[in-house]
Amino acid sequence: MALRHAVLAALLDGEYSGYQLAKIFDLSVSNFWHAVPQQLYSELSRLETEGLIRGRQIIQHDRPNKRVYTVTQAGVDELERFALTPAKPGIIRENLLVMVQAVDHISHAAADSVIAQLEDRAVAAAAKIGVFEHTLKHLRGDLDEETFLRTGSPLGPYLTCLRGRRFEQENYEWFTSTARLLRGRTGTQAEEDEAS
Amino acid sequence: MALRHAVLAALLDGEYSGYQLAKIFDLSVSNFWHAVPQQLYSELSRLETEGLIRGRQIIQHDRPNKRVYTVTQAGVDELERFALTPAKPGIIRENLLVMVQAVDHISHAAADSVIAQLEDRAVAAAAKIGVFEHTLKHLRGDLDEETFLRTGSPLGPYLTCLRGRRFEQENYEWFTSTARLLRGRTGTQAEEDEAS
DNA sequence: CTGCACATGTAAGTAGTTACATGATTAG
DNA sequence: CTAATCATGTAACTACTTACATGTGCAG
Repeated sequence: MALRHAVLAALLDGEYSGYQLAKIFDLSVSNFWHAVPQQLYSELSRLETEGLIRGRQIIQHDRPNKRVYTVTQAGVDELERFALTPAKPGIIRENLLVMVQAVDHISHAAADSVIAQLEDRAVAAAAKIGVFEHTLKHLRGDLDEETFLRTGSPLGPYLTCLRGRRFEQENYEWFTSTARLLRGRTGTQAEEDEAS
Repeated sequence: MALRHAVLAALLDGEYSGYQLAKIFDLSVSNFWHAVPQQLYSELSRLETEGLIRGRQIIQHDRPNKRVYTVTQAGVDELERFALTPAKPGIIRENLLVMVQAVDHISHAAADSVIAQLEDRAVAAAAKIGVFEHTLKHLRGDLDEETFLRTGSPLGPYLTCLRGRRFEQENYEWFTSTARLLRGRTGTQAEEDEAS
């Protein structure tokens, strides 16, 4: 049981439906917690039957109705207990890095595929950096960062967002420089076609 | 089936036993793939019955015997295929970040616990940076980095190690600055004891 | 003679992923 | 009238984690 606390933490700053949470977990929260939509729907049911969150129906006329959730006192207590226990070490699983690890042993064509993926990821990382920049600005309102960090609130989301931005910045740098380097060393198929 | 490729990639640079792999996965490889020892033992069995790796018994007199594995041609082919398919997006799960996300809603005592954990992690990150620095030096031999990246080999492990080091450097910065900031804002129990 | 590092596994339980299914409303 | 976004779920499967079990040889 680990996803539950990520969901509770995400619900602290407002009411969200499963669908909305799914999008949040695909963006900001994904920097420290990964989950697919299905997990969220089933976790929300479980959390509600356990009384850690409470849902209420929102009737919408312009689109399908939805059910939004808020954290109950019992839910806050659960987060409190969670924060008092030692956190398990973080886990990362990144297939693209596995591919780079093996890059000396694969064919030219396979290396090209890895390079192309690195370039795609660099673009995605750049987009995500933009989103984080925007979120940070929104969170701190009209305060400058230094002032916000000293006096603003809520602080938690701002701090995790800072971490997410730096992570994506590092991703961007590494994806870009690694793709360029591998291109230079293995040569691209296009270059070889040109050369012939 | 995802762990298999991480194991194959890790075995590319030499013969290792399950126990040795477990330590590798606890250090360098852990920066892009997480696995506990038990997973490695069972995955190694499966990979061997599928013919992707081959094991051989090493008789040791000073310590218990062990079984070390090498990647077969079929294993390399599998990695080749893997590199040609689109990589699934990377996943991260970091409980400590979940705690920070919730930091505005928890008690003073719980926040103190989170701060202490951040400080512990900063120490661990610093240690890991040292290990990476050492590994990088070892991998490039007597070449300087620029030359190694242009001409050296194996390149894959060096590149992933660079990524690991930067990740830990960012971790260190963030853990340290976040702990300091939260200490400043919530005050420590010790400070309050002093003040009273 | 105790604890630690080495070395490998089985079994049970929990968590996460994938495939499938459904249906409303709006924009083009 | 078709695709996209919104909205939620069930069921089957796969992967991962945790607890337990066992044994060697060395160092203090």
